[in-house]
Amino acid sequence: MMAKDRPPLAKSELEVARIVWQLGEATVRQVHEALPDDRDLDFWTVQTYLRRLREKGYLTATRRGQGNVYAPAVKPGKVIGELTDDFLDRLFDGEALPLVQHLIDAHRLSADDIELLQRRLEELKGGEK
Amino acid sequence: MMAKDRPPLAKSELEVARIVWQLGEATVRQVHEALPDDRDLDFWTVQTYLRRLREKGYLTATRRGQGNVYAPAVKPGKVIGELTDDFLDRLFDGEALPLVQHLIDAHRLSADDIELLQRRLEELKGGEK
DNA sequence: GCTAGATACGTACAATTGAACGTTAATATA
DNA sequence: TATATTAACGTTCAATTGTACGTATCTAGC
Repeated sequence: MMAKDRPPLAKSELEVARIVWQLGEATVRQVHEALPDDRDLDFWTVQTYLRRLREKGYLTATRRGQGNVYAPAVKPGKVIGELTDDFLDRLFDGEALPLVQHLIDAHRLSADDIELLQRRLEELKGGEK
Repeated sequence: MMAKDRPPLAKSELEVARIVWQLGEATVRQVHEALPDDRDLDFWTVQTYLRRLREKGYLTATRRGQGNVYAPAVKPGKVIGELTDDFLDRLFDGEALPLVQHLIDAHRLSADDIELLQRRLEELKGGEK
């Protein structure tokens, strides 16, 4: 089920796409307003990114009222998975373990995270569906 | 100890940098020869990337014999850490757990990996230095 | 139905990146 | 020591990205 893959997602495009993902669907204005305070993008710039995202096949645009409503054309999880795979390939030869290792060594996991992970791993060993 | 950070590492540059990291130090020729078979970069292109990497502060170049020997100017682990942080920020709001979660869900961890991880996590809970 | 206001879309432009070459300078060997 | 070889460095050039605007178009209220 190798899906036709889209042109790469640029950094700024991802930033904007994630907002749409979080909102489920959104207008240009909503995305613009949802930008973090320290991120000062022009309204028109946001519009450009949304258009590019649509052109690249990441978002759909549907006319509603005065403007478009943008929504995911591909499941966010899928895109995140692809980006993660790409990152893994480029930096860790596709191996997840060294990355996790790295996260542990760099203390990126809290005590709670570790608790939770242990439980996850445990049930993974048991009930591999 | 916030180090002065270098200009961003482009994709192709990372590719080349990783080879130097793996070899410890290397000449243009060595890097060129160490490229994966399916990656056909011109010798001169490799040279360009190595020069850019030096200019950006990722590698050092030392004259030896007929040409330069390139070596890490910054510890690879540090660069990998920065890239990982950046990736985490951009895609997971800086949270490592959702990423690991994702790796688990996407079956990127083998049974052996899980075994190993469990041991790592166990000893982390015990002997947190 | 007409007009004002808001939006889409194409367009623009500088900076960065991917890729490669030409000229100059240094090395090694005859 | 002269010459052939090899690599450094600057330079080039197209594609992509980050950012923004102008004009055509659509919607909504009058």
